[in-house]
Amino acid sequence: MRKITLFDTCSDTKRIFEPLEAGKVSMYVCGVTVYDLTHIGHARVYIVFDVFRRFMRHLGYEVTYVRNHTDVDDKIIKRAAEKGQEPLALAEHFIGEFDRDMATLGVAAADVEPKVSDHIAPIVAMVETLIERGFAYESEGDVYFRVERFEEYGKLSGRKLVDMEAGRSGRVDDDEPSKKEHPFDFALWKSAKGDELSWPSPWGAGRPGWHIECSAMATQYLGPRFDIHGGGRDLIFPHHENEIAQSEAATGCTPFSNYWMHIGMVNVGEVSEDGARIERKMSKSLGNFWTTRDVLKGYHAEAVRYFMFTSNYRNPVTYSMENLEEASQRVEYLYTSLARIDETLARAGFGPGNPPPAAGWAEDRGALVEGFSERFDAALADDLNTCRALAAIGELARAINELTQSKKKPSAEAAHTLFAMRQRLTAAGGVLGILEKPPAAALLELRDLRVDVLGLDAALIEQKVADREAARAAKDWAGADALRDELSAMNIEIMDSPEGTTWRVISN
RNA sequence: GGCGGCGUAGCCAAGCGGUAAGGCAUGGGCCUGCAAAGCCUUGAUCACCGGUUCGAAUCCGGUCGCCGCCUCCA
Repeated sequence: MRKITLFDTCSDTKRIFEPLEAGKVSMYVCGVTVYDLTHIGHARVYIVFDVFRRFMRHLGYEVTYVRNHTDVDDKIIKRAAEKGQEPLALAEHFIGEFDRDMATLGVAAADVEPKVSDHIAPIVAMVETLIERGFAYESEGDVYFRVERFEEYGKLSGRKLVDMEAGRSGRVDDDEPSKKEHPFDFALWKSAKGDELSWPSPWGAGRPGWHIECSAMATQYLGPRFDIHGGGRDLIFPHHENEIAQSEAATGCTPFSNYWMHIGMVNVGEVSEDGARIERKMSKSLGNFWTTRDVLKGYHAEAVRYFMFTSNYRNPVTYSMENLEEASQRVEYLYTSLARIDETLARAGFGPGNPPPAAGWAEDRGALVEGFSERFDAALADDLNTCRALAAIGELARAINELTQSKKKPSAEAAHTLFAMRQRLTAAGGVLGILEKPPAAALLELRDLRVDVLGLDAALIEQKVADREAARAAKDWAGADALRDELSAMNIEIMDSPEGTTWRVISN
């Protein structure tokens, strides 16, 4: 089985991935707090891990993927109160919305998707263990983790408690008298105020703190130690740091997770007050977010996925219409390449389900075709280098388009080569979760989406295209060109070919 | 204030010590009734300064700029 390397946040190095159990991968990825729709920053994280899972399965690993839903949380309670709803009902609603968005994006469900509200007992048990072991203490109905007791606290984020204390002066409110022994102690259990959502516990009615849920659920489904833990970069501290502390303190097993993968933020370009162009992280609190749903109204899901692959998953990316548009055009290009194979093969009576007989490689393309899969796999095996994988795909597509320049019946070698290229390209696409649809259908989806966005009248366009074809048949070039100008004004571009005229929507 | 990251052609972006992937845009060409699509072709010494090395975009030190985390965050 191919070895891969992963950049591990905890050791701050790229390491060869060695699973705890040969051939198997156990991974836990933090889900979202379900109090609102997901935005494109969330989408990035789940798309990346979706590709990671697809790739590992492609290599032959057996993957167990756990991704939670945080359905008990202050923000959910607050939002529910504003809306006059039950918190868990509100959460359930947004879990449904999350699932819908992910399904549209082609992100498959995780193998286990635990919810906090279903795991109160194991959470309480873990908190009790932490108290027994001296790593936690009760204080007025709350329970806190004693960070100073955990010697390795800070090992993930590379911070030291003393540094953090030094740096926090003036930046954190110290107004209220603390119930905590140390300012960085964090809540494992929070006592309920009034009649808000709560569960009984040895410390009175309350609910879990933010971090303990992941420790309890990851441990329950994957054991005290597992291979990979992931999430957005912004979870490194304090969330994942605290998870490590709680989990390792409670189970006594180290390390909690062997590898930590963190996905870079999605930024949004903005203009600051003094007119400078800046970039900032997309987030709910800054109010500068694009919901996944809104983005998908304007761009095809595969374009969104492609966009996520154009930069290293660890680096920040800038969300912009230009970037999405470019990604969209690349997806269209790739599907067009596949469609051209189908058209060319069809001329010789072959097709996806009717392969041409084996023959030699056309025009010295053997090395490219045979080397493609290796290049593609090697790229992804190198810490999921999707950029390099995309470069390989682009070069294969260009070769496809060279071979399909001719509108004649393909030679036996060309047919065989194109068929092989098609197989390689769609196989690679399957790993990335793109190019899996019949090309003609996908191209129509891409086109219809744009027709929709621009509010165009497809029937009218078809009519004008037909009129133009008639004019061309009559060699009325002036009339044909006039119609093309009319279409062009509507952002419609037409392509004449031996098979007839097709059209596409361009954006500007 | 503390910790971390980034700065590569007009733009996006790989690169992890051996002489700069890929994409978009631009100019030229092929194809086309003319176009479009597609194909061919066209361009960088890697923020700046200094150092290590036979050799650095890649390592070390410093400067400048940008970003993230330190509070809820994917």
